[in-house]
Amino acid sequence: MSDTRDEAVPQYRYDAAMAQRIEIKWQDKWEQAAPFNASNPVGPLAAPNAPRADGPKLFVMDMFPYPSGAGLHVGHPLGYVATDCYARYKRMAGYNVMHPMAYDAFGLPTEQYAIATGEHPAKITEANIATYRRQLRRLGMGYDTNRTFATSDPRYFKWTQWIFLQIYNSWYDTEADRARPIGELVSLFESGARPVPDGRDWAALTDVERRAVVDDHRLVYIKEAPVNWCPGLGTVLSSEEVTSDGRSERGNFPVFTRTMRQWMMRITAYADRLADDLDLVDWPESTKQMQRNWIGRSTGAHVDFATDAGPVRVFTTRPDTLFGATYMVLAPEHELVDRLTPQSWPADVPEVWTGGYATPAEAVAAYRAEAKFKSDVERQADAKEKTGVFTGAYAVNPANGESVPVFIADYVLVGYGTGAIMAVPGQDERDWAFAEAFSLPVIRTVEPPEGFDGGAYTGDGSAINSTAPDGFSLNGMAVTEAKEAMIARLTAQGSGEGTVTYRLRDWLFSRQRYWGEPFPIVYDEAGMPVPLPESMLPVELPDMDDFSPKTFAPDAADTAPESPLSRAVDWIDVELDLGDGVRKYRRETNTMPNWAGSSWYELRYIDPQEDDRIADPVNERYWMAPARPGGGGGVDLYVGGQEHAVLHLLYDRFWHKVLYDLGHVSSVEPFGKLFHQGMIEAYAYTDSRGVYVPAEEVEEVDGGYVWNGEPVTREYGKMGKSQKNVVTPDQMCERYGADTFRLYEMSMGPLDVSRPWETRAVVGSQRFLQRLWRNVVDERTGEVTVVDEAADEETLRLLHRTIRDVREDMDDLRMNTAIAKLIMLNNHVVGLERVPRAVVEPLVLMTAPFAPHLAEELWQRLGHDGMLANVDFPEADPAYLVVETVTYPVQVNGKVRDRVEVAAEASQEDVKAAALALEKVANALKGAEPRKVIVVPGRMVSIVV
RNA sequence: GCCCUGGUAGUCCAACUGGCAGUAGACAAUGGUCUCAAACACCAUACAGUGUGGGUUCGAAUCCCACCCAGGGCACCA
Repeated sequence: MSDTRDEAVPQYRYDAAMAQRIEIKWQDKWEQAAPFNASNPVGPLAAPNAPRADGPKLFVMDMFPYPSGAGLHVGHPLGYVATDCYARYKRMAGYNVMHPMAYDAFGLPTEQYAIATGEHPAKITEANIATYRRQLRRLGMGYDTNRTFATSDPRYFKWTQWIFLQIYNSWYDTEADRARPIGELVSLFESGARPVPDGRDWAALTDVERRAVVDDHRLVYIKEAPVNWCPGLGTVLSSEEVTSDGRSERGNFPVFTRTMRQWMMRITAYADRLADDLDLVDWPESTKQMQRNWIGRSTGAHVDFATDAGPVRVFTTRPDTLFGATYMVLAPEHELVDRLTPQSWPADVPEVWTGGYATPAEAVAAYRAEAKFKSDVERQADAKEKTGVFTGAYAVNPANGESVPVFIADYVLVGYGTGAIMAVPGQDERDWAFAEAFSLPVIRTVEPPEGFDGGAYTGDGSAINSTAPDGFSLNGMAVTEAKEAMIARLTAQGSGEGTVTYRLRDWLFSRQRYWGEPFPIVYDEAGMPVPLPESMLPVELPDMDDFSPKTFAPDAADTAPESPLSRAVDWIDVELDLGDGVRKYRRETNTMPNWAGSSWYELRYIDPQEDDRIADPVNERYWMAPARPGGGGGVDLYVGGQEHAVLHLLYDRFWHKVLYDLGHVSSVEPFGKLFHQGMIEAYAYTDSRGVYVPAEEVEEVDGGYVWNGEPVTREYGKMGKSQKNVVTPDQMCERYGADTFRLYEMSMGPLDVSRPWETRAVVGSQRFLQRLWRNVVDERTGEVTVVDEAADEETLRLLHRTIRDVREDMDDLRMNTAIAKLIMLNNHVVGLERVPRAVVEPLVLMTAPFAPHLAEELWQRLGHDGMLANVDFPEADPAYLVVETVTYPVQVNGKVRDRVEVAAEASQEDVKAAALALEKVANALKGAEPRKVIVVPGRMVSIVV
């Protein structure tokens, strides 16, 4: 059987085996010659004689991978293939393209895998990276060989720690609206130019007190605050790492709110700039929207309500409704609750208010206990039923001097605004529901439209019932106007002011895990943090046998984290000379979150061999310069999944802005243009028991699906081992070759669209490459069949139109349409009796970004030396693009009746005359006089009767 | 509930600022060539009026309004 096959398949056919041979050959050559390395303006990576060194710069980047143990499936490299095609195209088109790849090696995924297998994370990381490198090489990726690293390399994380110190050693000057070195703050305190927050005299403070004041201003600080505690992972998490249903983004474990001392980064200082500067970047609108939502800026007012325990400040977006505030609500955890709560209930308090408790203190304690043990999910499930309890205290509404009761209720969140609200049941649905449950009065201050019979009215309308005893009145004003008037009055009275609040919280930055960057921080004998000097970086992890975090039952809310590093006793206690002699210190045992290493890696690509700074400023300015005037600068194209829309992209922007303020980088934004590739998903099949069966072996019969003769049910979703539907790039390379695989992924559809994987469709891309091969090489003899005679006019026109269109499509990342046009040109060439070199050579060059190995091979067989990486991409000759005649479709009353060919430069009148002269048009008109004739130049003629 | 995206042949997708819906492309289907036969390869053929309803226009897949469906984000955020 194998004999007949060998005879039947021509020896020089471009099949999988041939593709293998060609691909390995060129991958070896590329590795040796490194033709994809970009030239820096200065430093060790400067290569002024490189072919593209003088071209315009282009920085193309992918979201780098976590090297997981499972390796890649066909969905993972979609974005990588796209940027490789784009980078190869742009390099050929004359750009100095930097397209590097690195590995995000620290963090939970690697560590979880290490714990599961018992192997050291460093070892696992190394092995996994080797697997990824091999797989990516096999796909023909043309990465810059000089610019690769793992975030867990000491040579890399030295700079992660350095950046931490930069942030630690700065404070946010709200006047100047930028970060400044902490030393400048100290000078301001010393000179008295800036008062100490609690009014004391700087000179009178002890050293420890001074340090405490300064530490409170740093952009990284330690704070006792409510945090997200995830017992299942054994660590605390940032708010971005917790899903809306109160679980960890990684591992899906429950998360509980507990008050703990943790490191925080003051990202909230940058809330406005992070929101506003989104206008400077070329990003998908949906991603910008997600970031804006996450930052959650809302404008309104702070209003102070006087109480016996001092003023209670609330935040409201509706200061215009203040006259309708009939009660107040504080979050159960609000710090003033204890001081407000009196010894006993006031007279005549209804039973629903007290919850039946004998004293306010008891009622408050009971309610707090109840609220504390409610998970976020329960809290949300109960959202419709308002619960709460009266504190026994009253406050004064500053608008009209009325006394209003103060409640605590869990529908007010301690973390948002001031943790206290003025309740206006007439204009707020939540307040309405609470007022109903507790029989509280309602005063409408906005007139609802006629016929309105609902509860709270939240729309626009004229203010009513809004007159103060002193005659001040909002009555008759529209909402916007009333807001302004009320803010002006509050400001004048000193009982409030206009303000802005944010949903964004400070970034919880410490993790109780092993596999992360150690903090470059030690504690002195006073127990206060001391930053290590740059000369002591990097701080490396101690080698440990047991690196697992202490984890707990996922629902063990009342537990506390314990860092693995706290067990490394020899490592923790150190004697150092930090400038005042050798002293004893204790190391910080928390590590940084896995987002740390990925929050600045774009900068390291610029100058990865620079050991004295993150990058030479000359190189940094070169690569991060804006692609267009007025832009925020940064990477010219960044491709990655939308799942990082908030997390990584927000953190990276934050660090970048701090580095910008401190003068370490020149661009305002890290990523000028962002693109999200779609997801490749796949069908999976389950049998009657609901057990997955191998997707590969399922057959389609009469519209149904069958496996081993049994009917199975089809579902659609992610590729995964457990769904038994994983297809790997390695399998595709074996069955078709890397070029076919790349081409297929790029031709499936637009890059940003998610689509199902269909292995049987891959053959279409292989057929195209086979036809291209046959246009150059004789399948039976292996001889090159291309001729040196001139191409005919029609072929040349098609060629140059294709060149023009392919360039346009590639510039816009529309690989799928570019490939379709290449197929069209190739099919045309198939139809020619002899294949002219002048046509097939540009075709090979245009195919090179997608099928680089095949293109190199054909290029060589066509008699060229050297590699394609820096060969000029074809340019369209305008002479072949001019159109001499135009065929106009002619519509009569919207229906196409005929076509007429007219010279391209014909006047509208001539076109009109030609159209009206057509016989079919005359028939359609049936002698009627056209009412109107519309000629759209170059497009069509429309006749209306 | 609010905010984004997106709905075009059996499937994945084309159609530039409204202008001939497919000589954009691919898969699958059907017929054929090659073969003793099959696979590979090659050639050819069909197949939708653009989620639904309305509107603007000489003309709508494209613009506007309402609704339906799918995917994503946020959600007691004051």
